[in-house]
Amino acid sequence: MKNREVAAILARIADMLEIKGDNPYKIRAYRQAAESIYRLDEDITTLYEKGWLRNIPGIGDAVEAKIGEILKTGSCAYYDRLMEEIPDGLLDILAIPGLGHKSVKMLYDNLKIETLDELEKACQEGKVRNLPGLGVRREKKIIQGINEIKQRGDKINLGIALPLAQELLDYLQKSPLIENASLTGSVRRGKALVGDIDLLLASDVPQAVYQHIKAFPAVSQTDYLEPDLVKGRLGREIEFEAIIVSPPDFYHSLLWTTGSKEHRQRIFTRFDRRDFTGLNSEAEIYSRLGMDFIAPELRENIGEIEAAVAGSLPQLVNEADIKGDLHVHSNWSDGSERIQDLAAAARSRGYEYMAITDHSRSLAISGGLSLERLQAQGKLIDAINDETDGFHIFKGSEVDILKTGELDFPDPVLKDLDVVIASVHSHFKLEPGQQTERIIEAAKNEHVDIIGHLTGRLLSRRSGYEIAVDDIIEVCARCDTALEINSHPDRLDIDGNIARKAKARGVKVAINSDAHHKKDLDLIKYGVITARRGWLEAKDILNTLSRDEL
DNA sequence: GCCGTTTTCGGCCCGACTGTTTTCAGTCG
Repeated sequence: MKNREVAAILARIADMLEIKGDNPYKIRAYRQAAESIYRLDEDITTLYEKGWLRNIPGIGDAVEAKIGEILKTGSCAYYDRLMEEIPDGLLDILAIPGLGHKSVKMLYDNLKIETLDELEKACQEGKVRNLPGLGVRREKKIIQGINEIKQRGDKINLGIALPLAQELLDYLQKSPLIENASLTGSVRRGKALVGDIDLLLASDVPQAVYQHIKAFPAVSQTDYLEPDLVKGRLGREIEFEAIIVSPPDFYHSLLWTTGSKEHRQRIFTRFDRRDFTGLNSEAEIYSRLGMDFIAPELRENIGEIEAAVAGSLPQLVNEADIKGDLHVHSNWSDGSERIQDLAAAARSRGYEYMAITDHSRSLAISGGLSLERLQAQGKLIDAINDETDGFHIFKGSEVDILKTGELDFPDPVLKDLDVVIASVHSHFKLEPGQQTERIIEAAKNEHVDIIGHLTGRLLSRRSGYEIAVDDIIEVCARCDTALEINSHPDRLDIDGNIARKAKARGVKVAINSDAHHKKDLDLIKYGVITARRGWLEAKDILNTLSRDEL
């Protein structure tokens, strides 16, 4: 928890410096420090006390001192001073697509705009269009951006919510006051975006449980609302609800609170949930209802109840089924670690293989590989493989799909690679037909194995590009091209719905971490959750195959 | 603000698109 808080403060410092127009390299230094700390495996307090922070790349004298201050006081003077200088709301405005720090500052300087609402009003009144460099079209785009932000509401990424929820759950499970505890609600169902964190606790002493929840360090605020409900906040902005029930009511309450609402309504039509008091698992309840146990990820009333009655539910894929990672970036492009170190980390996860798939030459900002460097990387991988038993590194590329649908490397080069992922990283706003055709062209290439992050969505930030998904799936089915579930919690792309369509057409799915750091290999769990939400089984997944089969 | 098998000062991933311009600044990936 501390690590995330420190990283968040440093990242906000970077944002505020950016609005101030400070030295861009200094800003980047803060961003990098924040990033390093966010990814840290070890507890930052311990590292600080041992004086080891300086060994972390991107942390020098200044940041180390500020971290010390944050750890002792919860904040630091530099940050507080910036907070006084820069209104909070400007950071929200910075989130509008197409508005960068320069525009945010100009709006603030000229029109005193400090919040999204003020900006919306100014746009509607036509005040923004007259500022230098802005115009009617950008004014429209800003309104559109604000609408999108408002529509999304305050949903949180599963990648943020789940670790926080798990920390609180682990803490509560250790308490003798609590007989049973589980995550519940949309976090338990594995939705990519969730409104809040829900926990279900079984206890006969709810008052004492309330006090115990309050004592958890990351809990910032709590209300004891009803005899069985505690509401509060984790960290600065994430709300949670803890529902406390008596132990015999635990499992029917778990089924009830897990939802979804539509699933629950159908399950309990002919029964009262109290009819199931005293049962010892959800499986027993489902069994009494005459159906198989339904995994939480499937509980969306999209056919799972019928399948459970018929005994035809899928045997959902598990993280343990994954035998390797097919999308990993090294420090040859925009990853931060050596191939050897990534391989060691993958191996220690129990994988049999991984593919190094650095960016191709067009993606200059991400250090895309030239043909020469790709060859050199191949030689290095051969050398590492020669020295290694029981683990294999595949040579690969995440090759850019260019505007025309052509690929960024010529066929003879792709032919020599083991794993080719083709992805879109540019021209997001093409007309739908052209965008679809572009991806279809790539999927048809005989050397392309996988289409990466198909829709290009960035959760809470950017909608996917407009494409005819069904048409692309058809081509993938015909050309034996797989689709990726990109496990990064910001992407989870393709989602469960598309994954299910892919499965129906016999298109294989690769669950990839898209790791840029060895710790990112752990993100695969979000991809597995997404695959489960798409009803996928181990046999539907490319990287559940052994190295030889693959 | 960080970093150093060219370095303790002077560098620090680049290129394209957009909307505004009439030659470019800002933004993005």
